[in-house]
Amino acid sequence: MDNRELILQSALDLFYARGYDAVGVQEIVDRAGVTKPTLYYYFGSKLGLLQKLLESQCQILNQGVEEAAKKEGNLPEILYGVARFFFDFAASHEKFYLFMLALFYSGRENEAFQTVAPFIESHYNMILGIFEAAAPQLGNMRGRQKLFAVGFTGVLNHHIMMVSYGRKIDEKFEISNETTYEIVHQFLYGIYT
Amino acid sequence: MDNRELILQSALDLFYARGYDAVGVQEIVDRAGVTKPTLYYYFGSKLGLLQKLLESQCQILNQGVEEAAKKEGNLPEILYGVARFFFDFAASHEKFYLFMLALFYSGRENEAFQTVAPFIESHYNMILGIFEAAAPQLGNMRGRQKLFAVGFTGVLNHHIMMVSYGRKIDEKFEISNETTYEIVHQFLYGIYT
DNA sequence: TGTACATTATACCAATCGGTATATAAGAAA
DNA sequence: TTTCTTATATACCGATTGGTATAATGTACA
Repeated sequence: MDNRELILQSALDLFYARGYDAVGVQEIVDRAGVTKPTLYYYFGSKLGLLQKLLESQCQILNQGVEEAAKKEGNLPEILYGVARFFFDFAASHEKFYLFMLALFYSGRENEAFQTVAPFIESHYNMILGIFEAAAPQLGNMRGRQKLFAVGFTGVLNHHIMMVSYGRKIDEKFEISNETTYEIVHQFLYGIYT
Repeated sequence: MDNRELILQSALDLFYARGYDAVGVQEIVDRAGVTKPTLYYYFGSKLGLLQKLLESQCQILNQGVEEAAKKEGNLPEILYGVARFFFDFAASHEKFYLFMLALFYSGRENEAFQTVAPFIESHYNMILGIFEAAAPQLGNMRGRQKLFAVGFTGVLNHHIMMVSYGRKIDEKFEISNETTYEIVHQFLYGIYT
């Protein structure tokens, strides 16, 4: 790993653990084994570092969601594929995904939120697109697409977060393939089955 | 409002807008029209201020959820009541609820997260209790109580957050009584109805 | 009146914040 | 060899961080 990547990695580690605002640049460069001018050479500012961090990872995420959303199949199949990809991505990029979630929920006037907002928006639009494309299968949606999109991402994100939270409080919240199936099934058909 | 309350209010305003770590005590006391020793007289530290803020509001929240959860009725009725209370509380205490959500999603090693964690935990246990109490109505739960509790709170929280987010991007995400009904209905019976 | 307590301000602390001016080292191109 | 570019470190900047020592209020009670 070159210094640029070392900085990105140590920034992610620290941002994930304590959040963007609670971590200083000095700590980031110390952990990466470099000095501040190196960080400012590559990223220009602390916010620039965050931007590059988001760009590199979000590209993978959004591309994967788009692929899963464009697959052939009916709504249940697509939602299952999207959920599966989500949980896989969250597992293999756990620090990044949870950090991004934290940013999404952070104060609207926070600089870091404003940096992540465009990525989240395109993300949300892709999920919304799934339900709009499925309108023929769902009958009269009466504008419930948004409700579904919000509900679906809300369930997925909360489950992802609870996996990490569960480890902390020593409860088990693993998301196996069967669990993924149950989550999507519950979303589609409710809890009475 | 006395100085103590002025400090709590301006702290909430600022924490909500930019997050706990991004806001300094100087800014809080400036906004409240007092000076730092006054803040330290009442709260001892910045973290102590956060603690008092959480205590005062969480008590109202958790008490309301408990009442809604203990009401007579079948599961759908109880869940609707809980959701209704949640959305009402989030509307009337919007800044606080969204700030608490932000804390919940923030880094696990962040001091502020550790302060909010116990409140969230008792909160989660109350929701979990609803599903465990409803086990007779739901047949064999096969340990899905946790899944339901996480899913239900995930949906509610994400909707609450999207109301505020929607205002920002100029989309409408209002949660009327009918919307609340639809959200709970979708949770119970899925999207095909 | 005197005294004790609760409350608040002035003025300060060391440490850290994000960021940079300057110098230097290494490698490629001339 | 000289020069240019890339990449890095030393040492610093003013501003802000959370927090406090000290003193001055106001008020209540003796």
